[in-house]
Amino acid sequence: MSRRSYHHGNLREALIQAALELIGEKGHAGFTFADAARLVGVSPAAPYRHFRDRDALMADVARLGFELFEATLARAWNGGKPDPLSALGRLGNAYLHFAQTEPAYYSSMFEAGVPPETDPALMQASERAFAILRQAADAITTKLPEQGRPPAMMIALHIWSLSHGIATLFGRGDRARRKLPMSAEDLLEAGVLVYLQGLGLGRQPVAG
Amino acid sequence: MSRRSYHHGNLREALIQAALELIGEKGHAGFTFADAARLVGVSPAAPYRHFRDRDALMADVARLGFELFEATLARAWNGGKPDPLSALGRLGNAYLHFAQTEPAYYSSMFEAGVPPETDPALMQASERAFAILRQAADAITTKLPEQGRPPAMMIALHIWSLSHGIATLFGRGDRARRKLPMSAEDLLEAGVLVYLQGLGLGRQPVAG
DNA sequence: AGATAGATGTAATAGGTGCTTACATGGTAC
DNA sequence: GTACCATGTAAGCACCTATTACATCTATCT
Repeated sequence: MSRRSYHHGNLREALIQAALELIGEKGHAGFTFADAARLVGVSPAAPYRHFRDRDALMADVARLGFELFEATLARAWNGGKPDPLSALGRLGNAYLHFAQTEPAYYSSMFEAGVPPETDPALMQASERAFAILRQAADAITTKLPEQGRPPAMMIALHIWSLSHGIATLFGRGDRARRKLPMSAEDLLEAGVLVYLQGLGLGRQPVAG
Repeated sequence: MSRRSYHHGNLREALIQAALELIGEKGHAGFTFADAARLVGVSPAAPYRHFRDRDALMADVARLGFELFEATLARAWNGGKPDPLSALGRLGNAYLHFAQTEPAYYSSMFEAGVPPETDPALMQASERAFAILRQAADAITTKLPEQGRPPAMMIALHIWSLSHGIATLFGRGDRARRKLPMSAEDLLEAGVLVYLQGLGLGRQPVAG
């Protein structure tokens, strides 16, 4: 059905794909509504049948990004098997790998300035992705000595922040801010290991 | 001399200030060259006498941001006095405080997609700001048990990444992605403390 | 099968923006 | 005092956003 007929057939999806291509090439700022329309081969007004405006398209791209992100992280975590520590390592790698291989998604999710609270579906997708991290933090928590054990939420926030910081600062190839003496993955893994060490992981619980 | 004469007198500075105002209001994407000119009260073409294009203005804003950032961080660190740990606490607070009180600068520095390598002055300013963090990591390193002590550069990268992650995800008032159960400052301080604990800070060096 | 309503795409258009070129103005160095 | 050069303006082109009126297709109902 590909553009032989008057109607495109699947313009909405095609526009999202075009947006991803363009964002990937020129960044979220360089992408324009008209460009996407041209790439797909429709008139500049056609996209407005499917998206209220450019921001609405961006929000949808971000929502899809979070959904893909959640699926990716969930697969990496895999229920924390065989053990939370190695699963957490996979999770970190998956986080950075996503940022690296899907820069268009990642950028639309975290850098394009899409306000999450305006779109409930977007908000929900974002929550679901974070829930994976939260879940991992829960599993890690049970391995910690009870004394002075911090809330799992805080652990999740720390790991998320460190991952996001590394991803945005160093994790995206040529767009990275600085050359690293190591890979972003190794940097994250080392950081998380030190952090878990600080939480007492592996240490024997001290008898009160 | 404020716009009584044909020549503005200080258009370059005025445009930068206008850019900061506009970025602060509408984000780095919503700021336009013409808007800045209008705000200052000159014709839309006037800015081109002082900046090659819109990106050049953004790059200059980012450069100034890094210079202010460096000065702020250096003042907070204050040579690591009275002791590296408390100085590091001040440094973290200063980092987040900067992101919060100067969102326009922070956004132009880290989120506007200004390529640092194209402008040597920008690159240098960015390096100088990071050097403060690196310096702090050096001071912390000397307090660590020698065994298994990681390179100071890595410590600096971890702390930077965590700070940046927290700042971008949670550290900017209404533009934050999520409500926190604590302040961003507390979150960062707790994270750094756990991390330093993991590095063995405060623990006695174990005899081989 | 044929009519028709709704969905989807186009054409035309208005207003804003980025940037360039030719021109106007005025501060300053000689 | 004048000539030069930095600085600002006017005008214009190309592009983008968004709207409105119109064209075309598709699905549904009888």
